[in-house]
Amino acid sequence: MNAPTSSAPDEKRTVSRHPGSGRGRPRDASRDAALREAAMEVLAQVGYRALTMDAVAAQARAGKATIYRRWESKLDLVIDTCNQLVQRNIPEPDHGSVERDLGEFLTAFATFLTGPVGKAAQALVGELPHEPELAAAFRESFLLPQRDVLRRIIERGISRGEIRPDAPVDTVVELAGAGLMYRLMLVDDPLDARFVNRILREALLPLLKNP
Amino acid sequence: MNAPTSSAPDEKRTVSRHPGSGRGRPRDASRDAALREAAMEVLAQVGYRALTMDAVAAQARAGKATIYRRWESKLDLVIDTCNQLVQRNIPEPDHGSVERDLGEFLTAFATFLTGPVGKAAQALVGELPHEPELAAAFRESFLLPQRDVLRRIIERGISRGEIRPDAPVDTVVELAGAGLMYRLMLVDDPLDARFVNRILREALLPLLKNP
Amino acid sequence: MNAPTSSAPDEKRTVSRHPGSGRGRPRDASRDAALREAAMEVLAQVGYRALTMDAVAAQARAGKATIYRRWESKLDLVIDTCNQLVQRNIPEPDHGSVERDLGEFLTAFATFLTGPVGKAAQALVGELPHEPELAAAFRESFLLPQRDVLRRIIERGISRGEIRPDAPVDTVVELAGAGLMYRLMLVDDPLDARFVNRILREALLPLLKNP
Amino acid sequence: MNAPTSSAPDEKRTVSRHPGSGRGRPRDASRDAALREAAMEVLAQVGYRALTMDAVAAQARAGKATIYRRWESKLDLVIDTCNQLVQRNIPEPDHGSVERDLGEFLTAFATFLTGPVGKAAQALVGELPHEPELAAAFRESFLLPQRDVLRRIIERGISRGEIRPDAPVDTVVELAGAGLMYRLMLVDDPLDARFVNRILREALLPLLKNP
DNA sequence: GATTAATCGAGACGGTACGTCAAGTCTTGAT
DNA sequence: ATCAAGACTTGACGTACCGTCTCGATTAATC
Repeated sequence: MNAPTSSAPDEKRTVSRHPGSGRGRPRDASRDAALREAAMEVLAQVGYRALTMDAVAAQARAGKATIYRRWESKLDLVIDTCNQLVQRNIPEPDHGSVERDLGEFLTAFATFLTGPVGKAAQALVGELPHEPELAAAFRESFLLPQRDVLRRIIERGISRGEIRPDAPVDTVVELAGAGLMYRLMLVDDPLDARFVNRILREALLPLLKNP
Repeated sequence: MNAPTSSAPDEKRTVSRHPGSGRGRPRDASRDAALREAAMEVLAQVGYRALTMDAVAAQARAGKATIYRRWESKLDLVIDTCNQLVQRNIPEPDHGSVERDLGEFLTAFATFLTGPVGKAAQALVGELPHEPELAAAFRESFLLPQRDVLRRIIERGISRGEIRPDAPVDTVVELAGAGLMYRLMLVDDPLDARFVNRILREALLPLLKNP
Repeated sequence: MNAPTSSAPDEKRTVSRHPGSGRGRPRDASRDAALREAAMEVLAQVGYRALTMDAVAAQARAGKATIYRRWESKLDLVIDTCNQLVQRNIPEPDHGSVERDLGEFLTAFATFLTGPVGKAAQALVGELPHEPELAAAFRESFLLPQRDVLRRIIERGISRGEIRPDAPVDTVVELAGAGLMYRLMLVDDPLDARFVNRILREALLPLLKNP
Repeated sequence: MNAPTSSAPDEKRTVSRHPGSGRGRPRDASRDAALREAAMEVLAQVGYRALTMDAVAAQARAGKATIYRRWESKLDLVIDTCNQLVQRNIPEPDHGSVERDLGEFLTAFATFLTGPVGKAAQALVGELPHEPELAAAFRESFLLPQRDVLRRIIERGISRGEIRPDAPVDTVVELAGAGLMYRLMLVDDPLDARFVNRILREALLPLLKNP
């Protein structure tokens, strides 16, 4: 994902410089990382609801203005922090076998979700209906990339003749994602390789291969 | 749900009386309903984040103390309100056909989720990791009943010989629930009968019936 | 003073019975004293501002309704409690000597003021401008009786020829009362016999006797 | 009054800065005046009892935190507000005549007491026994300055030979103050020039001049 | 002796203010 | 123009108290 993914206006994005001209003291780029790290720290410790800007600022030994100069709100900070982490954490295996590709990808993604990003994602779910821009960013940087990888893996299998052409690709892709998120957020059973292998063997592959 | 499912200590539960004895003015049971109704109203209007105790109290023309006498927190109020609504809102069809039973149940449940209870459920997801009692109540009164209905429908199909005995029941049940929740909370595609019919036709039934 | 001195309507006065007829359980007269005593206790301990009806009720092991059945408000309770105490606590000496009468009376009254009634009186001062009925009761039962005793002592002196007829009676009476209250409420020097004797010797008697 | 006279700890005093260092945004000194003015406004309108912090904050268009940052309590706010007003509102006439000086001073002070400061002072009387620091501040900034002016006026009269050297100065000073406060707070007769002139003519001057 | 009605302690009720805390903005001196 | 620090307004929090009302139980006078 590399399009604008956050709810913040462009002039607040981290990479861009302050407006006007190049005069004045430039932004200390190292503060960005420190602040994101502090936000992640606090988010993982107390959750989204209890995360306060003062706590993040204190954790990073920064002033609140330094945060608000970069992000418009608590939500924006959290979104951007998560996006940054999702970036390039999604591998796309291509070994010429749908079974192997799916297994490898889903296992890697499940492991990734077990970490702080998964916690953060869960923290944001409740906000989605009331924060359209957050919802857009969440879907664009969190759901779509994973969905697209799955779809491409399957489509490569079809073009190789490994998968029958009329397989219910959309449904399989959706249920794969749904199964992971359900485990991650709602059920307290573990989201581990065993689980991934089970749904792969008992659901995804049969749906793709059986007539 | 039939065990104590909420995060509130017993002496705060609506039904139970205050500890000492039967002395003093008893709680006005009609306020319980009024407060839950008000909470649901406000929850549907502004969402969980923006729901304030003041707003609920005002909506119900009650004092805040009257709320806090019954529920320990905003969370506790919302949980209990939802539990009350989930009760007996889950039908269990039994027409002698797995296809018809599943379709009927999933459609009814999807419709139910589209209402305020679904919104409330989504609002609570982010709290689950930090509120163990909420998580327990959520699973016991929200996830388990639905899961159990699905399982019983399928098992009746097996005992009738309609479904092969070695069908992956757990996986199907889990993916059915996961699919619904995924649509409800994460994706912005509608959770409607079309969707239910699609996953039924393209995933659930094939997994149950095909060898 | 024995006229209605409080702000409460007659049917709430302690002595009167409940309306209608004589049927039903009569008021327990012993609760009156218990409640007044409890009020005095709490008033002396925490002052008027911090006195709560719940505290008085708890102190007397009574219900709040039992208080409100007798007095209309916190203010009314406190007023009546004080009035009850002031009643007949003001002696009026008459030994045929203004000096001796004044000394005896002022010393006795100063001692009386040093007790709980004085504390209560001080607690009420701040309310006087905003509570006309309290102010009336306060003056009628607290200030006037004392003032009248002083005036009668002096007038007996005049009629005996002990005091010159054109003595500034009003001014002396007022300054005597003012001196006592000033010491009691505003200054932290003690309101004792030494003080009484000093103002008597250095101010009151000279003003009455010197030409 | 020039020493620390209020019940507030030093770090809350308006003038002093926050402890750590000179960093951070300094207190907006203009808010002090606005808040004191608002407090005086509300105090004059509804009295001390009914004065609420919310009302003061609303009147000054300030947040409650801004008040509590400066004063620890309602009491503390009112005390400080009054102290500020008492400052330099006590003139000290010196015309070479005790009669003229006393008359001028007492009339001016009586007029001053008739205003909001007098109301506030009365409001505080009931708190004095339970708030030692308030009592100290009250006496130091309210009673002592006035007492000292009176004493100096009389002592100048003695040194001029206008007043006999063995006049009961303490008693006269105390009764002058007592008379004013008694009228102000307890009696409902007016504290006006007529009254001042009467006690001057009938009590204070005779006590000072007559042998 | 049974009935009746107002009492009693207890405590829930609708309100209002409390004093605290957080969000997001603004202002300082210094870099 | 940036930085850390922290004061600022706004608004919700959860608690305490007021004065009223409601409960079951008690208690005397009336029937």
